[in-house]
This record gives sequence, C-alpha cells and structure tokens, in this order.
Amino acid sequence: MAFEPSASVEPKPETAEKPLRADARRNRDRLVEVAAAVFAERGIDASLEEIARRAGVGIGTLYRHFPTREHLVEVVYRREVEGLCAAAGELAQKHPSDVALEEWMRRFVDYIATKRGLATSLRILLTTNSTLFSDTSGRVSQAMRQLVEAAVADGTIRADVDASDVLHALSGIYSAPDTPEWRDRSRRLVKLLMDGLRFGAGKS
Amino acid sequence: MAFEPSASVEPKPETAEKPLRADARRNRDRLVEVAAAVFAERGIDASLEEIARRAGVGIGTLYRHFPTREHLVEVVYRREVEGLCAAAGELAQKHPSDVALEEWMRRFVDYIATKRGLATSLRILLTTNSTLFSDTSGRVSQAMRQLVEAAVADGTIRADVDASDVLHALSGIYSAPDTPEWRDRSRRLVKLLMDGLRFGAGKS
DNA sequence: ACTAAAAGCGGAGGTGCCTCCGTTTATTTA
DNA sequence: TAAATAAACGGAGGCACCTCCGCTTTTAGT
Repeated sequence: MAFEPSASVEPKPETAEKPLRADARRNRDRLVEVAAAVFAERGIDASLEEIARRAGVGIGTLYRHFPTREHLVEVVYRREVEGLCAAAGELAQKHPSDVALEEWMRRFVDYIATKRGLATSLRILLTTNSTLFSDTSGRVSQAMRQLVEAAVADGTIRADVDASDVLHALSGIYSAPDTPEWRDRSRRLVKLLMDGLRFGAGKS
Repeated sequence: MAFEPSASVEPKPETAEKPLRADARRNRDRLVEVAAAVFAERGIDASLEEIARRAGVGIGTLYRHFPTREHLVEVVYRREVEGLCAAAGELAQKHPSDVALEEWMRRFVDYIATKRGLATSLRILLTTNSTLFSDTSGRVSQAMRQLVEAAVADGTIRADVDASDVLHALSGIYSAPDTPEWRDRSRRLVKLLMDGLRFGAGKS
C-alpha cells in the first residue's frame, strides 16, 4: 500500500494525456475545429450528428472522444478562450503597449458578442463546472495583467491602475448583452476606458 | 387607440382561463395526474410519450396542452405544492393546533424528500421561472403562518415566534438532501423544533 | 333532433440522441 | 516485410422529441 514500484517506470507523471493513435488525434482535432464552427453558426444546441457529418467521421467517433455534449462544448470553449488569451502575447509584440491593450479589449468584446444567445446553456455549464469557470477566468485575467503591466511599465497608460481595475471597469460588458446597441456601446466603453487610462500617463 | 368598445363585451376580464371543451378538460386533468405519477417514479426526465401513452391520449394531445416539458413540470409542481398547503387547513380542523403544525412539517419533509434527485433540473426551472418560485414559496409560508398563528393563539406553542422563524429553523432541510440519513435527521429536526416550540407555551 | 363550424384528437414521420459491436487501421513485434 | 494485437472507426438500430394535418367529437344555432 505504501510504495508502488511500477510507478517509477513512468518517467513523466505530469499532466500526462496518453498519446492517441495518429488517426484518433486527427479526428479529434478535426471534430473540435468543426464543432467550433457549427456552434458559432447554429448555436450551442446544434446537432452533434451534423458536426460528425461535417467532420467526416461517424457519430460513434464523436461520442468516443466526447461522451457528452458538455464535454465537447467545454473543449471548444477552452480552446477559444485560449486563443483569445494567446493573442495578447502576439499583440504585445506587434504594437505599442497601449494599442495592444486596446485592441485586445476590442477582441474581448467581440468574443463576448459571439456568446450572445448561448447565454442560458453556457451559464448552466459554467455554474455546473466551476473548474472551467475558474480556469478560464484565471486565464483571461492573466492576459489582462500582462498587457496592463506592460503598458504601465513603459508609461503609455497611467500607473495607478492594475489589471483587476480594468477588468472591473469592463464588467458592464456582461450585462444585457442581448440588445442591438450592445456591441457599439461596449466598444465606446472600451474607448472611454482607454482615454481614461492614457490620461495622465507618464506623470510619475 | 384610446377606447376599445368591444372590450366591454367581455364581462369578466379577470384571470380568465377560457373554458375548455369537456373532452379537453378531461384529457388535461388526466395528463397532469399521470404526469405526477410518472415523474415521481421515473424522475423528471421521464419520457413524455410514456406519459401520453399511460394517460391514454396521443402525443399530440400532450403537446397541445403543454407545449414544452417545462410547462408540464410547472403545472405538476404547482399542483403538488397546492395540495401540500391545502392539507394545512384540513389538519388544523382535525387536530389540536400544535399537532397539526407538527404533522404538517412532517409532510413537508416528506415532500422535499420526493424531490431528491430532481434537484438539478428543478433548480434550473425555479431559477429560470422566478414567478413560479415566488408563487410557491409564498403559498408555503402562508400555510405555515396559518398553522403557527393558530397554535400561538390557543397557547399550545410559545408566543414569541412567528411563521418565518419556524420556516427559517427548517431551512437546514434544504441542505444536502441527498444523503441516506437525511430523512431521519430532518424528522429529528422537526421534533426538536416542536419541543422547543412547546416549551414555555402558555406562559404569558 | 339536426347540422355546420369550431375545437380537439392522435399518430405518422422526420430528426436527433446515444449505444453497441463487427470491421478497419495503426502500431508493435518478430 | 509480415503477422499479431490493440486501438479506433462508423453506422445501424432503438428510443425520444416535436410538428403537422386529416379525422373525430363537441358545441351552438335552428
């Protein structure tokens, strides 16, 4: 009960997704990609059979990889958040830090916009699966921090704010994302916020 | 736009469920009754086709009366809560008021017990449909008030409590209703509470 | 009592969900 | 390279959802 000698055989006991067979890997990736597209165009209740069909695999294959709809949605969701956050790094390299921040926030707004209508089901998923919630929101605020700190550091935005302030300022985004003017209003909010952030920049 | 002359034709603009045809009424009632039974025995995800089958009507009839599963569940739920609360009046007539209160609380516990497992779906329904929530909880506390006030009035329980105190004291019932000892523990809670309520009764 | 119109009935049919398992394909071993 | 084994595939089949509409029953008017 104490020692498991065979345990030391495995050299990497890290987050060890065991390697899939080549075809399996291919199919899985394909499914996630197609699912993202189909969910985007038909909503979160889209037919799983359509997803399988469009991905060119049998329905059985879909279910083997993702035993429930929620599993699939979760993977897609994580991937999207990941993509959004990864963009933070790229933007930071290609633009002045304040512009990078602004652009990223704009994308953030667009991303939330995508999730309109999915609200109910997605909220249920996020309530049920609290790991998912904390993981993704952690990831988002990390991206935010990276951008804000860079901009503060080189003096393009004021120094008396941090990432959580900005995130908090953006929180209005979440409310009532179903009205027609929502998107524009949110973009205006971002601009306004950036003006506020730039004002007084450089003063020590 | 101002006056609608035809409006005065209708003599009763109250909560006017327009009268159903005799057969329709019959079928509707039958469906609700059967649905209550089937939900109780198979859980809230029971097949609607089974309900229709057992009620001896076509699936189309079920859907005409209850366009979605939630509609049906809601009606069944309301009916059950109504039944529970109506029992308060009957108990009050047949028993001394403290006994009536105790017995009613016991039934209340049993009723909650029935809802074990339905937890998730039902909670979603109650979150979504907040009218349902306020209606039913209002009804429950009204029943409680009736019983408590009667018992206080004739001195069988102490006078320094009111219905909301008792309801609050029962709130432990809602937590973790899925363990095996839950029911017994809840019954003990009721007893304990009653002892506390009886103690000091009659002292002015 | 008779009849037209309104109201209601019910189930066939098209679609989606999900499981199960015989067949195919990748990988390992020799 | 070839055979053996393990892994993965995919779709048929069974069940449930829900809509649509031709048929039946009730109701109201005479």
